Amino acid sequence: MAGAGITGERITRTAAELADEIGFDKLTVSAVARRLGVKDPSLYAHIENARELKVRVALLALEEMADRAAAALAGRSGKDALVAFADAYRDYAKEYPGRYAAARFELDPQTAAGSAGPRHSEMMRAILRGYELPEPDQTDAVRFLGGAFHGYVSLEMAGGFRHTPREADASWAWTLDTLDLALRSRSRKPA
Amino acid sequence: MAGAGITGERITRTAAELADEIGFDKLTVSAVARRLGVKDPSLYAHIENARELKVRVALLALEEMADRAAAALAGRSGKDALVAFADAYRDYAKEYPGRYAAARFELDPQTAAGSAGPRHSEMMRAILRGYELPEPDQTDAVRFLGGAFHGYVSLEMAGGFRHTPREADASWAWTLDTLDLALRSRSRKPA
DNA sequence: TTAGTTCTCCTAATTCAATTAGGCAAATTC
DNA sequence: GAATTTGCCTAATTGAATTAGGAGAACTAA
Repeated sequence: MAGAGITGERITRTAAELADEIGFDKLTVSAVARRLGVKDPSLYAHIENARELKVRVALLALEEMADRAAAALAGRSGKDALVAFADAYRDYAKEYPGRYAAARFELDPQTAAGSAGPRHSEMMRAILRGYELPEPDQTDAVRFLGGAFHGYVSLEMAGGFRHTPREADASWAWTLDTLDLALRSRSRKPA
Repeated sequence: MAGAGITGERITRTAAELADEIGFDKLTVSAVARRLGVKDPSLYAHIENARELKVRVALLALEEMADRAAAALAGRSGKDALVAFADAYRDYAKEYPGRYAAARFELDPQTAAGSAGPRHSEMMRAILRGYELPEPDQTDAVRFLGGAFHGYVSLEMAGGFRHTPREADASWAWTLDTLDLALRSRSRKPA
């Protein structure tokens, strides 16, 4: 075994850092190789192709996001849990924009099923359980919430809020309040 | 003027069609040239570079989306307007996935300001006016709604809903009901 | 109508990313 | 220590982006 221990692990980590620096869409096998100080072809001993590089970063991101969500949720319930979960989500996106973008990379169903994605949405379901929604609404609410979080963060990161003076943080808080309000008004139980 | 009338107009239209067929991220100068039956360099007489090609498609998409939204809104108000606007948005994304993706392409502030994007969000503001939200909430609500629409559609198109049997249409309807409910509960005026 | 100008598209060539084939030397195995 | 494996390299191909420069047709002005 000659050379400077290139491993799948190191490749993934380097790719993730690179993605955060230059953007997930600009992530390339060559760039990763350069940063690792090896030639491009050397990486093909560890990865199938450029797509796999991206998939790996995506899986890492999903894992990290689920971990953070789990940590944020510990010991919380109700609106408290909702806000903690949402903040963990948004903070991750801001801290690791490249990985966040990676998390939205289209995985084939197999891979997606084995990723931490389901774990993440399971946590969202748990939060929603606290709102005691009537049966068929559960799934709708998961989609709604998922969309609202992703959509807001995605617009914010794309710079869509820079034109208006209002702080993005304030709007985020308002959004979470409103989501909580909406869910409570859908609840079987009254306030 | 020799040759088969290549114009910026035709290039843009061809690029948009191609994007819908193969995906915006796979849109390339070469592919457009091939489809137009000319050599790659020929396009550079009409476009600056590959990025401009994408920007053009993005601008076209924003224009079309705003037009559709305007048409959908005609003569409507309140929840009716909200739903019509949202449906126009979602339908466009389903009909022209490549262009929809293009509409999310990051434009520089200058270009963004001159695009139909502001017109689109102005319409959203108009809808919200019907809900008579207290002053500072207006902006928050625009961001909230924009995020919710984009997020839902984006997750749906990415196939995120295929795992669960529940119809995406049903969840969409639920989402719109809930958004309306949430906005009304934020209103100055009671129901 | 013709010489000059201007378009519009082309060929040739460069650079960079992705990827394959095949080689060589260090590390490991027995 | 010979055989094998492992880890990275060089060489080479393909495809996309982009630049430089050319040739022909159409337009223009005399």
